[in-house]
Amino acid sequence: MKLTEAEWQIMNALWHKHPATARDIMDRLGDRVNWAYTTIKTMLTRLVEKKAVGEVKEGNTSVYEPLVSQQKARLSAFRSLLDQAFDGAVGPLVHFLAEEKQLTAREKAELQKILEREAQSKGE
Amino acid sequence: MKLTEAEWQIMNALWHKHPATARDIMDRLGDRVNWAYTTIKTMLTRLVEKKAVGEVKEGNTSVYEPLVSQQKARLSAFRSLLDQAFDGAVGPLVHFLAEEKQLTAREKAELQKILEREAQSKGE
DNA sequence: TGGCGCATTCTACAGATGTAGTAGAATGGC
DNA sequence: GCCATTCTACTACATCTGTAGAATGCGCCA
Repeated sequence: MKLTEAEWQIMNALWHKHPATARDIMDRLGDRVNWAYTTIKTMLTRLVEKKAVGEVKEGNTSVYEPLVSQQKARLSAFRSLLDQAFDGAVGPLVHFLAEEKQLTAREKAELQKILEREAQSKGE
Repeated sequence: MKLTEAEWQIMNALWHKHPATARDIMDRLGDRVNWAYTTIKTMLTRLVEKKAVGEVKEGNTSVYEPLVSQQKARLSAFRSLLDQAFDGAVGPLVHFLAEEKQLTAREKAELQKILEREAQSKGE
């Protein structure tokens, strides 16, 4: 499930609160972007075609609902980045993060702790 | 410096070894993609326009060289991903990584190892 | 010196993406 | 019942991307 930039905006709004109407989304995105109402509708239509979003009519108004989870979309985006820019491996990414100082010591510790817990509970 | 998918392919090849001719790149990418020579040339031309790549003629053949570092391109891609899919913060990404069951045990182990090494060598 | 082979530049073109206008249908207030 | 508002469906269109063919140029060998 590959999303475009604009589609991410819509999906983020939808994940944040749903179901939602086009108008809801427009309000939610108000500070971020300044799209015409019809632009948002177009995006939603495309997302429905892609089966990323479900649409149900209530009266004459459509109500939308995400069909793909944020987790799933994130995974897909993450994998793409990895494949494209980091030789498809986590290693180079982590190295990069370390060098870029994007991770604070605290974040590193946190990640480590969670990974340990994971490894233990799964015994892998 | 935003690169498209195809452009990443070219850039990866260029970073791997440079300077390089279009033919070199084509050979290097041979197993990955199956582009016509002119496709690669088109990509290179666009990258030169974008100032991501430098071009120097040797005889009647162009030799190319990256003008943006891999590190820089990676940073830009990483930031885009973060902004787009992870609320612009490292925190959610870290959580995602930790929770994501799709990461192989191997990737997790690798991640952990690197973090440990990092933590040690930096003493933070 | 006429090709052969490889390089270059130009042009093309379909599909994806961002962005939105327009027209017609439905709804709510008076 | 009629008008203003608001929604939907359809259409438009410039740009960007992926992909490549055609035409043309140049060096080298027989």
